Amino acid sequence: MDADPVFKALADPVRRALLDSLRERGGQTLGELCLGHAMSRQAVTKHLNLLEAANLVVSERRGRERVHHLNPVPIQEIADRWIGQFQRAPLRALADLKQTLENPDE
Amino acid sequence: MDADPVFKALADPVRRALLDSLRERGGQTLGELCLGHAMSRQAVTKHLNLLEAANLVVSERRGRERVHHLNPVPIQEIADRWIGQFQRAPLRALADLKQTLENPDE
DNA sequence: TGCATAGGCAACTATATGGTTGCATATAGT
DNA sequence: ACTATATGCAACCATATAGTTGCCTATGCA
Repeated sequence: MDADPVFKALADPVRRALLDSLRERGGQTLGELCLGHAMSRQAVTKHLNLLEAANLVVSERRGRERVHHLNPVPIQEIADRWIGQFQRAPLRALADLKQTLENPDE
Repeated sequence: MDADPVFKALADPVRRALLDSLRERGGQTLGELCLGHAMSRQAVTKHLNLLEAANLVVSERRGRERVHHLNPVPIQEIADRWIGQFQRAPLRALADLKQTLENPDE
């Protein structure tokens, strides 16, 4: 997996809101996802394209509509492989910092 | 906490590499952090400034050097408050998707 | 004092990003 | 067939981002 497109996709609040919306209710069409966002349909399309490129969203054409679903797998992978390392690190890192602040001469 | 600067800071591979480096070894100076990155010291400084703005890195002046430490708290908060929701969602989301694919007429 | 080293600041450039508008295409329904 | 709806595509624009270079400041050390 290339994590970079996932991180990039998560960097925008509009895209995170779209993921939130799809997490709450899967199968929404483009038009439905546009509601509640003060921007053009085409802008939302671009965001969805980035989310699909990151494999965070899958979509399928259903008649004249396009139906979208969340794919939580990349977020899980990021949490497991990348963020997990930092969750295990805090005690070590904070201990380093504490020692540094208490012993400025080392 | 405003999560947006944290997501933005995590969006760049150089900054993630800097966090990795600080996770492995805390207390590195700017010069040390520049090694292994094919870019100018000033570019690295800018990345570190963004990481500090997101509160992912703390630094302190030590003589003529600046010493940097990882602060894992914001990453933990993101993992707990935001990614956790998606980790709990997959079964639901995948079930939605499965139903949709199997019953295209609904 | 003098010099080398570590870092800070500011201006500038190129590209990426997020948004718009206009128009085209495809499907649903009467 | 005809019209309205849902989406796709492409050009365009403004700003943000990531990098550079040049120069200045501060500290360590002989």
